[in-house]
Amino acid sequence: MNKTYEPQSFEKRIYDNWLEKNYFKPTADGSKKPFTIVMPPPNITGQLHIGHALDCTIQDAIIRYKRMMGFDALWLPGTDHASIATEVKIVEKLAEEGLSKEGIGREEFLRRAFEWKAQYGGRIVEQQKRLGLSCDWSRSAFTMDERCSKAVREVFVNMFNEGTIYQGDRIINWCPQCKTAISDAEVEYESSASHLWHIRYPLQDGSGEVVIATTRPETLLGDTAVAVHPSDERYSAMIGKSLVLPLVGRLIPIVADEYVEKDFGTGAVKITPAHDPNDFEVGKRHNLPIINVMNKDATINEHGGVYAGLDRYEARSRIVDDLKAQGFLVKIEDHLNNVGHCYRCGNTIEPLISKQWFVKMKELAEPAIKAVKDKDITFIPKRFEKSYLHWMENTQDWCISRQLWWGHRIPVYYCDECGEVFAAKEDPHCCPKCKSTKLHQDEDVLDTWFSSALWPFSTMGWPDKTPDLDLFYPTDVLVTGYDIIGFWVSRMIFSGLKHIGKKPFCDVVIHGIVRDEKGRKMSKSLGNGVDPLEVIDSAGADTLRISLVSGISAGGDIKYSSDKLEGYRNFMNKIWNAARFVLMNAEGCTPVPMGSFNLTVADKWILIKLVECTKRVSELMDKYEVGLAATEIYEFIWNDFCDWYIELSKTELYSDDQDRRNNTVTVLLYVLREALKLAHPIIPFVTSEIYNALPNKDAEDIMIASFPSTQGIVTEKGLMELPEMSELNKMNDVIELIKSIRAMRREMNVSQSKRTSLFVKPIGGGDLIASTSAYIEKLGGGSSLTIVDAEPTGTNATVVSPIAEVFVPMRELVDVELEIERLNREIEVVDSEIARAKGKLANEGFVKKAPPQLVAAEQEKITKYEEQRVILKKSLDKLLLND
RNA sequence: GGGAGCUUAGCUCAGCUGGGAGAGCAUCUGCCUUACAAGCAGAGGGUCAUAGGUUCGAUCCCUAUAGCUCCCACCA
Repeated sequence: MNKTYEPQSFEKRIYDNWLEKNYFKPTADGSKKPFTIVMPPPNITGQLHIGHALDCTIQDAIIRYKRMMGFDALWLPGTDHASIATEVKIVEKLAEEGLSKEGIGREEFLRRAFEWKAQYGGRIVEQQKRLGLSCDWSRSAFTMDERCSKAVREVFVNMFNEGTIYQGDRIINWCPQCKTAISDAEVEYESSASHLWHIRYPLQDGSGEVVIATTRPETLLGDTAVAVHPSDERYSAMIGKSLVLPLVGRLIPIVADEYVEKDFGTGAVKITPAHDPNDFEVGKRHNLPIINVMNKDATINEHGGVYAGLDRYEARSRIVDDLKAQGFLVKIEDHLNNVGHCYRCGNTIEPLISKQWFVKMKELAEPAIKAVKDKDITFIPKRFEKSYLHWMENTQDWCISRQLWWGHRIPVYYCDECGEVFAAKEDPHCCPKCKSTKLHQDEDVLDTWFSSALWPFSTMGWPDKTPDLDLFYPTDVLVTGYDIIGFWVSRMIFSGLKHIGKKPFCDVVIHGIVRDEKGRKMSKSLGNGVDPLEVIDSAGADTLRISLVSGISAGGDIKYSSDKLEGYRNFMNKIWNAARFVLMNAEGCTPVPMGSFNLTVADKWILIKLVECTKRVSELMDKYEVGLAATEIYEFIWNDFCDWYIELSKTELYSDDQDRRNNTVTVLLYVLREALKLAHPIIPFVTSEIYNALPNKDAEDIMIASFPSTQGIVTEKGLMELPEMSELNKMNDVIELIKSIRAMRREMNVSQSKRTSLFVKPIGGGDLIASTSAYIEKLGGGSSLTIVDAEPTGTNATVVSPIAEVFVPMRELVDVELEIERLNREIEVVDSEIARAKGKLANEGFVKKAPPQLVAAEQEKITKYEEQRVILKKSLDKLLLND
């Protein structure tokens, strides 16, 4: 083995081997209990970014764990056509060639889009493979492939026919740049400094005027009323009267509506039903005419009179100028305004009235709310349930049509002869009503989330009855970020319930987003993004995986830093070298069956630690707490196995007794192998590479090996019972003793390389010290170790622990004064402990009400520390006397 | 405006159902000890945001306050 961890030398080879062996495919024969995850499909436009890497690592860790636990694990991958996002990119690319979408036409545009998909769509998959993902690539789906498209049409037509999908005039969010409607969820609001223009609207009868306040004077052109609050005394006499619309001259009524807030502005609101969602509602209530004054590119249309053709902002300034010139402008106030922007291109959204397709949400939402309230679907962590419910309970009808070309074209047809409007699952040849062949299809495509909503079952072949659907649906867990609970999670839930009659998944694991070291979101514009591929190239996929996942608990954001990455790279190196040590020492030895020899105190200790760690890791993995599991594994491997067990094992390995060497190598190999399995779901490559080099492999490959048992030690003959828990404490006591000796040496300024005689006087039975004396000597810096029943003559430095007193002759050390100081400090510590325990016991309430074992424990502490105090004091007195 | 969450060592964060504050990184000191200097050993460092309350006992439970973050709504 190389001296250092060099992931570049093996990751690709290992992954190719997994692929070749078909390990990622479930048997799908019903012989094992299935466990299923469908992957949130990344956009085909995309490169793998750090957020995917996090999302995918969590899923891969879960699926690998479940596979090792004996489930028939299916992780179904795929990609999303990402309607608007992709279309924007293709349009950009056309522009580079001096072409436009309209110029080349729909057919050519789509041809190019698919070509683009063929060229770049696979890129992200290759990147995912470098991360080590164990998806079943043979089942890979694409939202616009035949399978998924069939599901989309099935759903659309069914919902159309039952009236759940309808067409209507609504105020929608129009992006004048992308030239499409976008859903409410796709609008991002941003606060920006603006003005509040106060404008005078004279009464027709000349009896006065109403001053309104608006942030958008240009929409005045489309005003069809002014609204005031019904109980607003300032205006009550004017309700029903007509106003003359400035600049335009149109007569518009004053209406009373609760929507108006008396305290804002002047208490009077201009109503523009075609350009504001609230005004639209007011307009409906009062039967107001709707005058659209804007074109799709946000210029003023022919209803805008002299302003026709102007861009909306030019129109604004012209109108303000004209109002001012004609004396209608009362004043301009500064005002902080929330303006909606397109999430895709950032352009200011224009609320426009337009004919769009909608999904009625109320009936769909109800069962979806119930499923979560009834705990049929669980969110992890739980708090995101509230987020979901809030979304679902307040959801408006979903605008699903987009004025784009890249996507599922709406399967609605219009008969040019009889005007029939119908939806069809197969492209129709003639009108079902009049049989005319003069048909045209709706120009729009569906919101990209429409197909995403069907993902858990469209990928499995629905609406056909397929074996996959029977076996793997509902899926077990969905893993995704909190940012798309509303966009995606909620829609999958109601879609699954509606179309299949079954929930799409049982658990939803929500993770946070990856931020930079300053806590900012990673974004292209900030240029603070981290390219996962670069990290893989330099530090390895395992390092990236574990540093993303480590130490995060469910739902929390993660701060990514190069320090963290380096720390985990070091951990990989640590594992690598531990394995190197074990394998090197195994060479001259013959492993024997576990259970066929007597275990040392250290052996028992590490084996108990292993099983305890396995229990915690299993529990955490069962709760999908991959991050906390990673921490447990890290601590076990580094602190317990490397820092202690390997060091302890050296006393055995360097002995002359071949049996002892064989036994120790057996335990080393066993613990190493099981630790690799524990870690494998998170760091698959390095664990696999080492596993393949082990002489005690128990499976063809680690990824199909069984996860370590929480029951005990698995031997060739079956389960070996664990040693008593008290064995764990024995070694822990010895470790504490060794640490005390080291600390004393350090405080006494004993050089690391100087070894001294150790005289150990056991407290209580001497068996433990006798059986561990070699450890104490080696790790406690001893040149020799003598077990004594009394302190040796002469002056000594003294270490006291619950299991022994240790004496080091002062002549072998340097400084008596230092030892006196040290002993005084020790006594202080012991005294404060005694005082603390006594204080507790002096508290009547504590003695009366606290659990008895706690009270007893305090009493024992006093006894223990008082014993120690006696010994320390004696040592101190002796030194002082000799002085 | 409505909702959720956060505030613990210099930094990044753990801390399960109340019973003596933890890790990693960073810092300091000493070590090239035959797996690993990408390492080993030791050490320092915290009024657990603030103020009350419940309790024998509060980082943990309750109330209020402050600061920060996110989501939803979109007030013309």
